[in-house]
Amino acid sequence: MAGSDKIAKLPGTPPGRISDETLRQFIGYYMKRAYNVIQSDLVNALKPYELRLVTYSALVIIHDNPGLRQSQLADVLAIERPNLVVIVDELEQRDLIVRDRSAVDRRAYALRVTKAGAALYDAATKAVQDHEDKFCAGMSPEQRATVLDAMNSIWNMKTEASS
Amino acid sequence: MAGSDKIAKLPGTPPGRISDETLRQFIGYYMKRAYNVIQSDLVNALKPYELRLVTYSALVIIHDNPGLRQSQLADVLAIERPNLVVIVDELEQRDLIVRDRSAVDRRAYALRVTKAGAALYDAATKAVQDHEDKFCAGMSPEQRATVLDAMNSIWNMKTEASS
DNA sequence: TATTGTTATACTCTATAACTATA
DNA sequence: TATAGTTATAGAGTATAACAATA
Repeated sequence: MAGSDKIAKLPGTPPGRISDETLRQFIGYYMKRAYNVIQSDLVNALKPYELRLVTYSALVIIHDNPGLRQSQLADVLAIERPNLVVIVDELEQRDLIVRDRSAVDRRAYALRVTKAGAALYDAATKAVQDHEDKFCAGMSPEQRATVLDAMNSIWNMKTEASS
Repeated sequence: MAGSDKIAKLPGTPPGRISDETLRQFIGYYMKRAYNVIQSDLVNALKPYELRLVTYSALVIIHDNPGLRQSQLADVLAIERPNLVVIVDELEQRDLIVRDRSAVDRRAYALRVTKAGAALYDAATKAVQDHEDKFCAGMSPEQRATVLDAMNSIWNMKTEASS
């Protein structure tokens, strides 16, 4: 399963094929490679809509949580508040979202998608669904569930792992 | 399984909990979250050895492939040649590797680990193994194999996915 | 005094062009 | 002419400090 690469280690000369047998012991290595493939395909899937991963994620979260604040959006996206400003700027300038002043706290904005934003959300999410289906096509429902469980259990270790 | 978060959508006020139900449709979302957890824990595991992910990976590849060229190392690590230079510089300055001139091509270097590099490879790889065991502890061998298969099949779609 | 959004800034990572020395 | 390693540099992505308005 791992370390099956044939390499010719002629002393003093570079091998023809580079072995990664040590790294292949680690599931994290396989996850990184797989995630890179998914991510670059996702970037391509979103390109027609002129959305990056962050801008799509932001649009989705605003769509699903109308009226949320920028600080809440930054928390969910796990990015710093200063860096979110330009992302929200971009979506606002494209008239995909609006920054309403919050009725209850005049410091904060209440973020909402516009009609155009909702339409782009629908179209882009369909494209992302197609992208997903492509990668899940070879997986049985049981396999998919097992992978999902594993990913979730790893995610749930996040607090204790930082000890 | 997904979208089970309770949120209170009071019109005009921010919800208490932010929903990510749309994103939870996608296995890529779970993979990203899980990989982030693994990566940040791995960074911590390597910190005592003053190794970053790239410097550790470089050390490992050089260890497993003595005599390889920098361009080969850059290919395996999937980083550009100019960016590899500083990484190799760092390992060389710490006397973990040496840059021998290739006997067959005097333009190229033949990279090898020193004794100190081999020792650090052993120690760091043990730490990475412990880090891995922590995340795989909850998985049965069957689950682990399923996850590995899934990651590999996704990885194998990398060429066709870029069409 | 604390928080929301903002600006400015710095630091890392990554990507490209151009140079040198070899081939 | 092409390639290996290098330099310089530019562009993303990410992180912190400090400010004005508001709580």
